[in-house]
Amino acid sequence: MARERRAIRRIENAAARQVTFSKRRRGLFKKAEELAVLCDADVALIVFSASGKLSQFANTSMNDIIDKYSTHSKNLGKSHQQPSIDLNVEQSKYSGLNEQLAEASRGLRQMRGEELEGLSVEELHQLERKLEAGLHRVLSTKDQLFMQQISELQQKGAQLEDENSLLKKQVPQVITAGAAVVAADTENVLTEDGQSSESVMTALHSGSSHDNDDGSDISLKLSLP
Amino acid sequence: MARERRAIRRIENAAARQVTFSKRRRGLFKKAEELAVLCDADVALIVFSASGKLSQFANTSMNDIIDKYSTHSKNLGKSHQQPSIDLNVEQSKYSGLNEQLAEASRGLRQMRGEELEGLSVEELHQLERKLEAGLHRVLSTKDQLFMQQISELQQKGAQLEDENSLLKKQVPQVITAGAAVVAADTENVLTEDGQSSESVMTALHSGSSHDNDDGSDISLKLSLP
DNA sequence: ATCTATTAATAAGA
DNA sequence: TTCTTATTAATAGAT
Repeated sequence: MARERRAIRRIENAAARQVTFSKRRRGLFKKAEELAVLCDADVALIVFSASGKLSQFANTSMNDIIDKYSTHSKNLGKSHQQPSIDLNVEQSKYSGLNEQLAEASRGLRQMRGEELEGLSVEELHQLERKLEAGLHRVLSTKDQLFMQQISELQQKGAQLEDENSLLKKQVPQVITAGAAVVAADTENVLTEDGQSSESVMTALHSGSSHDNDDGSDISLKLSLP
Repeated sequence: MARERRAIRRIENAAARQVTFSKRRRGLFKKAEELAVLCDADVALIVFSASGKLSQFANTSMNDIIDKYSTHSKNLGKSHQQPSIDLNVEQSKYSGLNEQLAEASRGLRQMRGEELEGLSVEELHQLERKLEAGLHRVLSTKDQLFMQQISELQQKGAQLEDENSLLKKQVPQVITAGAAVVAADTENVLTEDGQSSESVMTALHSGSSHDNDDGSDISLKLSLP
């Protein structure tokens, strides 16, 4: 949009990059606000410059929007199920993602196979960028799922620990209060580091080996509008 | 920017608003990505349509950027507490990996930026393959760490549950055995399934996972791997 | 969804 | 940084 067209790739010259950053950032924020106003949308925009400076825009409250975002697709009822069951559910999500990944990378390899023949360089670059965008989406979705699951497990663990420590307080109390009979049993129960649930481990591990495929590329694809 | 200038105020006609939303949202996301790529910035964009549909863009990870934002803007932020010490440890592993990832992908992008000038096509392809292999290793490692951590948490959780249920058995047993004194306390402690430790729950909740939804037609793009 | 007349954004240069 | 201006990009309204 100017004297010359500028290819969309990192601007190497630091000064030019800074100038472009200022100009485009202003434009982006303006557009963000316009979208919010015109279409009655909630918009949150966070930008960190290469040098770490923060700019932000939110038509309402940044925190509100972020909260809404975090909650938006969060799992609703995860009150108390067995870990193994939880994981099975999650794992099916992963396998879906992994299929997308595999498919995408297949597409990419094919594309590259024809790189020298068919389309123009610019067209190919564009395509590649799209593929990369898709890959990123898949990877980040996967990460988010992982993190979400970990977080849930941690919640559950903390809760259990809490309950547990309360129980532990109770038991000795009771014992002191008079029932020496159960003392021995109690000690057994309180083993600290368990080897329990070996089977769960194994079950989990098997499903975990996805990868982004043959590794041959970085650019994968998904459907994009 | 069109047949007529449009005043920047809420579009009352719902259909027109929807059309404009789609068009401008696409434009906004495109600009956001361009800024991220051109200027090597971190950009996160969250949009909720009037009807509540979510679109998002983040050139790296939405979680990362939001975290960075919360830390950057307010060290006071109540919103992002650490779920647990465990997670802190693990998270540092991830951030190391994420740095590697970012670096690798930067290298890749730079390499591509010069694709038209410098080296021979064959040399470039070779270099690209190397970088991609490295990237892939990083990604796999990250996955493994995630899975490992999940397994550990599940083990710990299962163990706690075991311990917990045994403790629960113990306590009533003791009570029956004769210590009526503590009966009342005990009941409080033994609330079934998770109503205990409300506070822990709340604290944890915040730090967890933002999700990515994907819920819509959107174009969201990430740049990188 | 596609088309195109127009306006808006912006790359370079000052 | 801000302004100017030639050009490209986005998009409002129509199809």
